[in-house]
Amino acid sequence: MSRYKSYQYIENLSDVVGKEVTLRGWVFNKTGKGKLQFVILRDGTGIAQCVIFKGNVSEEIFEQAKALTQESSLIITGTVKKEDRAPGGFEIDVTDLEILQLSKDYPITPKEHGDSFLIEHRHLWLRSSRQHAIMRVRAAIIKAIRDFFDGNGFKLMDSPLLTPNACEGTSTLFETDYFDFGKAYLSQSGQLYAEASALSLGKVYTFGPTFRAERSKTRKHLTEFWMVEPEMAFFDINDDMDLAEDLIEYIVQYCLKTCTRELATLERDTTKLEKVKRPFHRMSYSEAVDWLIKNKVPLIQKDSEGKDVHIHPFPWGEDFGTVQEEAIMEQFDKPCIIHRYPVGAKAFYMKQDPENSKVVLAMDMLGPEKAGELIGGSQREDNYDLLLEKIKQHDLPLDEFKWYLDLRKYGSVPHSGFGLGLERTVKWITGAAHIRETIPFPRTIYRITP
RNA sequence: UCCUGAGUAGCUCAGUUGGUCAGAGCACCUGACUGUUAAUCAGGGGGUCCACAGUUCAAGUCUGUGCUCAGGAGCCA
Repeated sequence: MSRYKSYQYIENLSDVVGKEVTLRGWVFNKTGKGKLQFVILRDGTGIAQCVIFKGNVSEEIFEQAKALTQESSLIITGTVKKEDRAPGGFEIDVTDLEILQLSKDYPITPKEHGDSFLIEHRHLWLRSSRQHAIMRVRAAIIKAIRDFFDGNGFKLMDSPLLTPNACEGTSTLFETDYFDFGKAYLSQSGQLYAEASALSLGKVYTFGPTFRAERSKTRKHLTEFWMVEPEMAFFDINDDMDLAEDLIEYIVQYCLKTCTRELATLERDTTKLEKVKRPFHRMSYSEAVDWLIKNKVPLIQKDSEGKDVHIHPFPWGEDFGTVQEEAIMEQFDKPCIIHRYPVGAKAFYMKQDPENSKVVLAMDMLGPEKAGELIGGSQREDNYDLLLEKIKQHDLPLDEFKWYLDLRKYGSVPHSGFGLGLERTVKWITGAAHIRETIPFPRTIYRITP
C-alpha cells in the first residue's frame, strides 16, 4: 500500500475514536488558557479540536504549541475522543506535534474583512470556512451535472476554446493575435460545435470555460465562467424544457443529499431548496408580458440624458431586464421557464415557431430567490434556407459558418439544447452574496490577480 | 460606456459647524490563567489620514483634478 493511503483525515475521525492518530494540516484557530492550549486543526476535509495540556507533553512540545500561529502547518499526534463541546464533534488529546512551518502575520483574521481585501487575498481566502464550503458545493454540483448526463445516455464532447468568430455574432469577444491567418477569439459558447457533435453521437454535452468581454460589473457576472451545454438530436423545445427541469431538480436534490454540512456552514435555508421539484412553472413570453401589464411593471429605458424613463404598458417585443425578471419570479418558490421569445430579442440560430412567425422556440429558466437567469436554450433552426437567411440578416461572415450550414445540408434533423451557467447555479444553491465567491479564482473586468 | 458611493494603523471603522484631532476594537509583542469556541484581564509597539493643486492664520475635514475600489444600469449564463 502506498504511503499516502494510510494518511488519516479529519472527516474519518468517527472510525478511530479511542485510537491514536497522526493528522496533517493547518492551524485554523487557537485559543489557550495557561496550561491548556486549544488548536483547531483543519486538513481540507474538516476541522478538529486538538488539546495540548502542559502536564501531558514535554516542556518543549508545550512551548511549541503555545507559539503556534494561525495557518501554521503541522503534523499532530494524539488520541481521538468524542467531544460535544469541540467544533467538529471530535477532540485530539495531543501527545506529540511537529511544526512544518510557522506562519507569521497571516492577513485574514477571524474578524470581519471588507470585500476588496478578501478578493485581493483570494489565494488565502479559499481556506476560510465559508469559501471552503462553497468550493465543496461547487465540486458537488459539477459531479451532479456529469452524473446526470453520463447516466442518461449523453456523451461528453468538448468544444474548442479558440474560434474564428463570434458564436452569436456579438462583438464581446477576446482577441488573440497568435495565428498567421488572422485573429482568433476565445469562445463565448461551445454550442455550435455541440450541434455538430450531437449529429454524430445523438445526445452530447460540452462542459468548459467561456469568455465574455462584456463590460459588466455586477454580482452576477464573470469575465471567465463555466458553462455546461447539452445538445440533443431529435429533441424539440418541449423535450428541451423537460430536460432542463430534470437537470436542475437532480442537481439541487443531489446537493441537499450530499452537502448537508456545507449548506449548514453557509447557513443556507434548505427548506427553500427542498421545494425545487418538478414540475416547475412555465409561461410563454406573451403570457409574461400580459402579467407585467396586469401588475403595472413598466419597461425602464434611459433617455438621451441618461435618466430612467418608465414605459407603460410594457411593449410586446422588448426583452426583459432584471426588474421584469425579479417581478415575475417574486411570486414563485421554484424555477420558472419562460419560452417563445420575440424574434428580435434572441440569437440567429433559434428556430422560428411554426405556429407564430413573430417568436422563436427559445427558453430561459429563471431561478427563485433572485437567482436570475440560470439557463438559456432553444430548438435550433434546422432548415438550410431559413438559417442562411438569418446569417445574412445578422451580417455574419458566411465563410466561417459554412461548416455550420453543412449540418442542415447533410441529414438535418430537429435538435435542441441549452446552456447552464455553473457559477450562477453555485451562487443560487449556496446563497453566496457575489458570483466571485463561486469560482476559485474569479476573473472580472478589473481583476486578474490572484 | 453611463450613474451612484467609498478611500484614516496589518484589518474593520469613528473622527460633529475647519481650531489637543492622530483615535477605538481586533490582529501583533510581553505577562497571568486547566475547558477555550471571535476566550478573558494587565501592559506595549504600530500612521504618506489615496495623490497633487487650491482656499485659509489654520485642512483628515472645504474646492478642483487624477488614481484605486465597490455595485447598479445596459449586455448576458
